[in-house]
Amino acid sequence: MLEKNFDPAAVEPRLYKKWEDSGAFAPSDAGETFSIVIPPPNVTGSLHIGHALNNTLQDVLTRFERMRGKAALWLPGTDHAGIATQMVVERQLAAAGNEGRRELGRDKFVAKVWEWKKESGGTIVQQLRRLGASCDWSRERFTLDDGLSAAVRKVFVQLHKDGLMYRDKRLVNWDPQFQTAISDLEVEQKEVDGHYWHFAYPLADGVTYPFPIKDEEGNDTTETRDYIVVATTRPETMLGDSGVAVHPDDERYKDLVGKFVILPITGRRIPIVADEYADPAKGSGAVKITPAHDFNDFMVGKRHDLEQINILDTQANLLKFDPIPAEYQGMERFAARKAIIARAEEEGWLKQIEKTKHMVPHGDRSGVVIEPFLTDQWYVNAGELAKEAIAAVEDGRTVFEPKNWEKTYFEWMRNIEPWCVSRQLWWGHRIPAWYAEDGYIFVAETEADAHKQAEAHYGNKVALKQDEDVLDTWFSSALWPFSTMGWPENTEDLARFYPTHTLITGFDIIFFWVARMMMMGLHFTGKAPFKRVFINALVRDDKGQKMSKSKGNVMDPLVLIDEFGADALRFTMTAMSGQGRDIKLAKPRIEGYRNFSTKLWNATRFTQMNECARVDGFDPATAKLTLSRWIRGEVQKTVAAITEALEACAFDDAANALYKFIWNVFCDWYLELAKPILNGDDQAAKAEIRAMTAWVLDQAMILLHPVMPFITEELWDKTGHKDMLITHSWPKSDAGAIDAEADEEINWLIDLISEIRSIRSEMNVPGSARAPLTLSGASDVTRKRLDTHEDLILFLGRLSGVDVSETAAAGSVPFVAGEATAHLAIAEFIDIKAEEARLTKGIADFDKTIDGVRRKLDNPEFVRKAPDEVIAENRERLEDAQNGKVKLSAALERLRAAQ
RNA sequence: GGACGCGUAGCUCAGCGGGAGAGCAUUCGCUUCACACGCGAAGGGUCGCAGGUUCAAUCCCUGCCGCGUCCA
Repeated sequence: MLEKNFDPAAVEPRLYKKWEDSGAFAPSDAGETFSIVIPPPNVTGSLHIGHALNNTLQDVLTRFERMRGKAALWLPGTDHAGIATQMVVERQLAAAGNEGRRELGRDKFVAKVWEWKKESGGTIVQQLRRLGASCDWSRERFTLDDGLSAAVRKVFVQLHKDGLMYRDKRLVNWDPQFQTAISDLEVEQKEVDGHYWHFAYPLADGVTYPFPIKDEEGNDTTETRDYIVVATTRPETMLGDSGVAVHPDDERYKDLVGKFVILPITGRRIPIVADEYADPAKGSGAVKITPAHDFNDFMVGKRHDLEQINILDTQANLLKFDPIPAEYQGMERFAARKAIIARAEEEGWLKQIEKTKHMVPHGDRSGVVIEPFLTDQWYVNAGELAKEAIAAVEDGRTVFEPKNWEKTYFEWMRNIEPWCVSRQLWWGHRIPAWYAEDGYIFVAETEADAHKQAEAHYGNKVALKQDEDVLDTWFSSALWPFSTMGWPENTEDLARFYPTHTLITGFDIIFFWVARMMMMGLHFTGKAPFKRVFINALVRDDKGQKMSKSKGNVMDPLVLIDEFGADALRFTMTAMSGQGRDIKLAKPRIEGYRNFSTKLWNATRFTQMNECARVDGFDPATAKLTLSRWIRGEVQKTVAAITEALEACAFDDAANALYKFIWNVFCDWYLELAKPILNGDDQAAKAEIRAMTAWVLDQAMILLHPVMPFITEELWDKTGHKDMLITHSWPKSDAGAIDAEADEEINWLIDLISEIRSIRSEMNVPGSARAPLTLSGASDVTRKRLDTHEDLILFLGRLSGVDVSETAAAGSVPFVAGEATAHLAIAEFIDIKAEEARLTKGIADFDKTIDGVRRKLDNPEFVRKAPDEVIAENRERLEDAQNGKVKLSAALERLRAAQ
């Protein structure tokens, strides 16, 4: 006998170990394959609620396909997370009072990071086990593994050969804290309070011009100016200005184009140019141009051949040499801003200070203000690689689910910029490029090969120095679907499991990761890395706020698992994972699904108490009882619904179908209807129901297993199965199992019992009171049904008897039961007023239906144009309502006559 | 400014051309021999607003209002 409740904390680790030890997580050797690669979490990470959702869905699919007999592989692993990991270890060193990264030196520092990785890097991988993730751990990968690193070098070299990897001097997003370039995807635009400082730059060569102003009375007039006003939010950059731009159509400045200004402080002479970038409506309409420190200015500078003057060092301090005037050299950027403003005020060229809110780029990891910075970096020609990646989605080689996300993907892919892949970090794949003294670059997979190339190039041995930088972590992640399977080696895994079937991930990394995997996968394997990309929702708190540590609204999945069990959390994630909508997660919901699992547990307990043992070789198709035939059909409907839903990634539909079947169909009705039989004397019927019940319960456990693996596996074991549910086969769909006649009969029974219960409740009939039920106007079919199910009706309706008669007992309460009228003899509980109200309301309801339907049927257009079945359906509804009304009206008359 | 999405019962959401649904919450009644993490019953909605298409619109189209996210 089962305990009264399931104890997840005691059972989950045991079952997980059993699965893992059994080898069930590894794909079978033969058969159709189904593969998923995990979106590799950061090695620094720990499981958050988004991971819980994402990995639950992956596991649901993997388990489903495994049970369907496919060779299912879910390949796990982590990425090395360049900046994040380096940051963690640097912080640790600092906290322990050790020497910093630079004092330590590259080799020693990297060794420290590996040490950290060995100790703390496996956290999230352990946590995935708590969730029940059925990953094949024997294939676990890390982006810095030897094989994956070899793949990275190979890809780099090949791209270089293909002319798709090159070195270039461009503006990058520079993080002055980490002193590295970062991707624009790692830049967070934050709105901050700032100022526009309006500076007057004096015109060179004594030039003056009339500038339109308002006089004291507000009339238009002009004043003669020998300066031009520019506005800036970043005054310190003026040291690097190399031009002033005005709009070509701006009448005010028309004559100044081609003239020069003398830049204050430095005294440099810089040109005024006409460029559409200048917005006449904004500020003074003239903008200062600093090509080396602003992305827009960079473009303007290119168009007008303006000088690119860098003024900052890698820590965003002013340079310690020319062109920075001595007094500002080495100054921190924000201190420099203050100093420049003070100088402008003092010298009288600060014309105005305007408050403004504007967007300022911040590093998403460091949190500091990002500087556009002119550097030499390695770039991938993403525009070229994007072509095939776009085509693969256009022609359906890869489909997005939900489909809308294709738009996001296309939008980004079609406007893609060269991908800067070098990072000034130490933790990562070091760039396989070697420099000779003269700056000549040799790109090679190995140092030896680089030397060989150099020797061929120079005709003799020369000293080479490897590039100091490492590659962007996303560069190696982009290879994940095939590098994890052994590429570039021609492995069996690669042949069997690549391309993968489904990728499940969040929309926030479509750009970061999905797009790049598509590009690399197609370029290097010729195949799109996945057939389908399912974009899962974003988990928010119960108020719709994004969860974040700073808001303090995070829900820790591990705490939730401790409280409710992994199954409850998984079911919640699955049920709420509707397409195209964020998930607002609230605890009561998880609690509700925990209750659901308890319900199944207790239903199993009930079947055990009633000796519903599985019968070997039992074929449900041979069952004769209406109840058996009905539930077999219900099982079939559920099998079809869940299979279809999971095939389509409609996870919420699958969860809801499971919930409804197990609770509302199996527990609420089937088991209740089975009770009288199980307690009755008909041994044949009892035997059939016992075997049937055991079979239905098995089906329920099988169907629920992908979503709630722990409790179902435990029950599977407790109900005497010898095999493990995780590898048990999925039921085949069989439309022939639906028995329309049985459906109709059981639905009639359910309606009848529901009506009886409803009336008892409304009339406040105590639960212990038994009353007789009489049916009048019953057809032969109804009489037969009544006869067949008498025990059930008596038991569930708490009746003392049931008979068919055209004369009902005085003071009985009537209700409509199909073609018949039922009378519940509960005279002593009747409140005449209440009963009159009940009947009146019932008649009014029928009238409403009659009116509505009649209006349709009386409309010739409707009869002419609506489909036949809709017309027939409405005729039937009308007839039912009219019949019902007649019955209740008669009852009402009798009630009134009796008074 | 552009793109996408969302406004349906108190809350969270499903439905998406022909009878308004679920879970939670609420109310009432239940120690009914699996389950109080339960059982039975009930109340509660001009389906954001305004037009249009249609025999028929919560559902399709247009506009507006409100909210959210991403990208400039």
